[in-house]
Amino acid sequence: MFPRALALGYAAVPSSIGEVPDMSVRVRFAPSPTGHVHIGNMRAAIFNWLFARHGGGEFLLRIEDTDRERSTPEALRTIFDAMEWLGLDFDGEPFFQSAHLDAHRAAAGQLLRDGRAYRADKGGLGKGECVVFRMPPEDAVFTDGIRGELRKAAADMSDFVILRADDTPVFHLSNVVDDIAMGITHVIRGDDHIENTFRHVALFRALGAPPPRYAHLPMIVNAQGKPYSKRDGDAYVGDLRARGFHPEAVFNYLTLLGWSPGDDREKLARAEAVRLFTLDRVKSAPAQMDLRKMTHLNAQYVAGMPAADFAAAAREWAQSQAWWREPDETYFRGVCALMQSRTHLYSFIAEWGYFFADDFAYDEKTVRKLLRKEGAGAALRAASAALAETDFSEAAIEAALRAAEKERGIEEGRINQPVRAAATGLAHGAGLYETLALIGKDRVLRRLSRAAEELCGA
RNA sequence: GCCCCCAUCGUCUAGCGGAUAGGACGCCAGGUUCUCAUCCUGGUAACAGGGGUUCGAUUCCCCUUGGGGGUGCCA
Repeated sequence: MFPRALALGYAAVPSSIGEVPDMSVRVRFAPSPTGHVHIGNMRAAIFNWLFARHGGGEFLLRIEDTDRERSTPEALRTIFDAMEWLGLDFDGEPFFQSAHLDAHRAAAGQLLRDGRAYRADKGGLGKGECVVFRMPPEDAVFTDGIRGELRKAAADMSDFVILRADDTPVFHLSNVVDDIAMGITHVIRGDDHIENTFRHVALFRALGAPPPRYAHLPMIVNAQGKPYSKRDGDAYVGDLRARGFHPEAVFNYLTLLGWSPGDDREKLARAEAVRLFTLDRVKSAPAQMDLRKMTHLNAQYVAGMPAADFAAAAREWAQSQAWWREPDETYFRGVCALMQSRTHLYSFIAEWGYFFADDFAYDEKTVRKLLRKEGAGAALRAASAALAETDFSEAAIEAALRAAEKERGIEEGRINQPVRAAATGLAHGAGLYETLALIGKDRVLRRLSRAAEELCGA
C-alpha cells in the first residue's frame, strides 16, 4: 500500500569524521489513524526521522489503530500521503498495533503473575474488574535528551489501569509493549507525554526491559499561542499542500521550529539538516507557526528551483485551473520563466489565466483605478495603433508605447499600467514588454480594443 | 486543588559568567524600476518581575507572575 522505501538516499549519513554511525538506533513515529495529520505530530515525525538518518539508525512507523471506533482507512491514507509528501521514508513494514493485542494482554498477565499489577474494580459504571499497574514506591527519574533529568515523587503518582474490564489494553500498556517488541531505543515525542513517561519507565522496568532514552519536544502552538485544535485550519499537513506550499520548504521550516543548527543558517537542504541534527540543540520552549515566514522560505525554494522542476510543478497547478488550455511547451516555459520569482506559493498560479485565454477575469479594483479614467480609452487606442505597426519585439513594444504617450501628451511611462490592466486584468506582473511580447500581438491588440470599448470610462 | 514542563525583539531563533544582546520573518524608509516580485542599503523592536550566588549575570539557584501539560477503564 505504500512504497517500502522512498529511496531518497539520505540513509546513514555519518555526521562528522570520527562519529561512528550507531546502528542500534531505532526510533518510531506512532500516529493514530483518526483524522488529519496534525502539524505537531508531523514535526515529531520529522525530528524522529532526522535523528534516525543522522545516526544511521532506523525510522519505523507504528500505526496506533486500537481505537476501532475512530480509526479509518482514509486517515491511514492521509498519514502515508503526508509522509510521502514530506519525504519521510520509513524502514521496514508499518507495525499495526491492532495486530498485537494478544501480546499486550500477555504482558498484563505477566505483570499480574509477578505481582506488579492487580485486579480491581475502579468503580465507574460497574464495568467490572480491570488490571491495574502498581507503581513502585521509588521516585520516578529519567534523563530527557532535551531537558536533562526529570523527576517525580512517588507520592505524586498513583497506580493506573493497563487492561480494561473488557480485556482491551490501555494506551500505556500497548505503547510500552510495542516499543519493546520493536526494539525502540529512543522515544522522541511531544512534551505532553512527559507525565506518561514517568509511568512508562516504570512499566518497562516491571516488564524486565531497559527503558529507551526519551526526548520530549516542545509543542507547536497557533497564532494565539494556544495548542492547535480542530478549529485551526492551517494545522494540517494536507492544508499546507493545498495552499501551495512546496514540501521541501515545509520540511525545512518545520525543522527550524524548535531546533536550529546553532548558527544563522535557515535555508537548509535536507541532507544538511540530517548532517547537523542533534537532540541537544532542540529547544524546550513551545513555538508558534508563522505562516508568513514559512511563505518567505517557500518563495526562496520556488525561486531557486531548476526551471524544469518549476515548470513541472507549475503545470500541475495550472492544469487544475478553469482557464487552462493546453499550451505549446515553449510558450509554457516562457510563462514560467517570467513568473517563477513571483510565485511565492504555487497557489499564486491561479492568476496566470491571462497567459492562456482571453476570457480571464479583470480585477475590479484595477479596472477602476487604471481604466475607468478620463482619456484611458483614447490612450489604449493610441497604444494599440502604435503597437499594430511593430514586429512586437520587446524593444519595439517599448518604443511604440513611448510614441503613443507622446501622441496623447501622456507623461513618459504612464501608459504602461493601463496597458497592463487591459492586457492582463491585473496591476502587477512580470515586466510589461516581456509579458506582452510573450502573449503575442494578436491577443494583445484584441484585448486593448476590447478594454477600450467595454471597460474604459469617458 | 495537587503534580510536571516552559519563559531573549510581535514571531522563529543565536547566546551556554565579561558582547554596542547577533540573525531571520514582519513592519518602516530609501535605492533599482513600467507595476508586482526579486535584489541592495538603512531603521524599528527583546533578556517577564523580585531576590540571591559571583568581582561580574540574559546565562547558575530560589520565589513570584504568566503560559502549557497531566491528574480517564482517551491516545
